[in-house]
Amino acid sequence: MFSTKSRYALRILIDLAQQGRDDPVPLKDIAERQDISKKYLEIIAKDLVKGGLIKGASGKHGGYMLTRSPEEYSIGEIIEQMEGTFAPVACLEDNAEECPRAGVCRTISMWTEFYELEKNFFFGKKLSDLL
Amino acid sequence: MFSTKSRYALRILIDLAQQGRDDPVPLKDIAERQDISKKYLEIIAKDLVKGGLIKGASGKHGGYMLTRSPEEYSIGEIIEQMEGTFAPVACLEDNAEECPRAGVCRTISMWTEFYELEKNFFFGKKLSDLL
DNA sequence: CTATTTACCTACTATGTCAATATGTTTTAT
DNA sequence: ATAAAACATATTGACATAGTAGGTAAATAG
Repeated sequence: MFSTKSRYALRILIDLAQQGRDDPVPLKDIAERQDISKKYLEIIAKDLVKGGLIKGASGKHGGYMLTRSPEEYSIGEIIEQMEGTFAPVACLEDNAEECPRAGVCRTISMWTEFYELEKNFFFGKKLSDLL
Repeated sequence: MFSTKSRYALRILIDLAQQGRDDPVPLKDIAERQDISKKYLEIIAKDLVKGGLIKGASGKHGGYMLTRSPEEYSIGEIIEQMEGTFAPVACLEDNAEECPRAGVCRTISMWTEFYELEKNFFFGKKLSDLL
C-alpha cells in the first residue's frame, strides 16, 4: 500500500496545478479544499520542497508553487520522493548491500521484472494526466 | 515493499517443490536449507495451511507438503495469502467502505489501472516459473 | 507403551513506521 | 507594528513487522 504521504502529495500537486501557476497558493487553502490537516501537509510540503518539486514563498501572500508545468512532472518522481523507492524488495534498492543469497535466489528475476514494470507505469504517467 | 512473510512463504513453497512431492518435508530441514528461523517459519506455514496452499502431517516423519503441482500455484495467490491484498490504496480493497471523495478523486483511475497491472503480473506467474 | 519427532497453538516483545499534533521561529507584505 | 504565511523541531499514539518463548497434540519407531 502507498502511504497517505504519497497520496496527499499527489493531491497537493494536483491542487496547485488546478489553481494555476500565477500566484503562490497557501497551504491553508489547500488543507481546506482537500480536507487534510494543514499541519500534516506542512510535513509533506517540506519533502516536496526538498525534492525541488515545489517551492515555497514565506510571508503574507506567500504559499507554494509548482516549479514546472504539470506535463513535466512524472507521477513516479512524486511518489518516489515520498516513499523513497519503488523497489519491491530491499536487495533491489539503489544502495543495497550485496545479498548473500544472490547466487541461489530463485525470485530476484521476478522482482526485477516487476520493479521495471512498476517504474515504467509510474514514470510514464504525468501530473497533467490527472487533471 | 513486500514483507519478509511473503518472501519466506515463496521460499518455503520453492523448497517444497524442489524436494519433490513424495514425502512430507519437515520445517526444520527447510529452516536449515533456507537459513531462516524455524519458529518464524512456523507462523508462515500456519498461514499457508490456512489458505490451503500446503498441508501439514504431524508426528515422526511428518512435515509439510504441497497440495498441488507447482504449475497450479500462482505467485499472486501466495503473496495475497500473506499480504492480504494487492490493492495499492485502501479504497480499492474488496471490503472497502465507499470513499466520500469518490466523486472528485483524480487519482482513482490510475490506482485501478496499476492494481490490474499488478494482479495480472503476479497471478500470471506460476510457482513452476521460479524453479 | 514409551520415547521421539514432528506439527500445532497461544502468548509475548522489541523495534520501527505511520499519521499525525504541538509549539514554536523566521520571513515577508501591508 | 501586525498579520499571514512558510519553515523548524519535537513528541505522541496506534499499529505492523519480525521475530521469540514455551508449551500441547499427534503420529511413528522401537
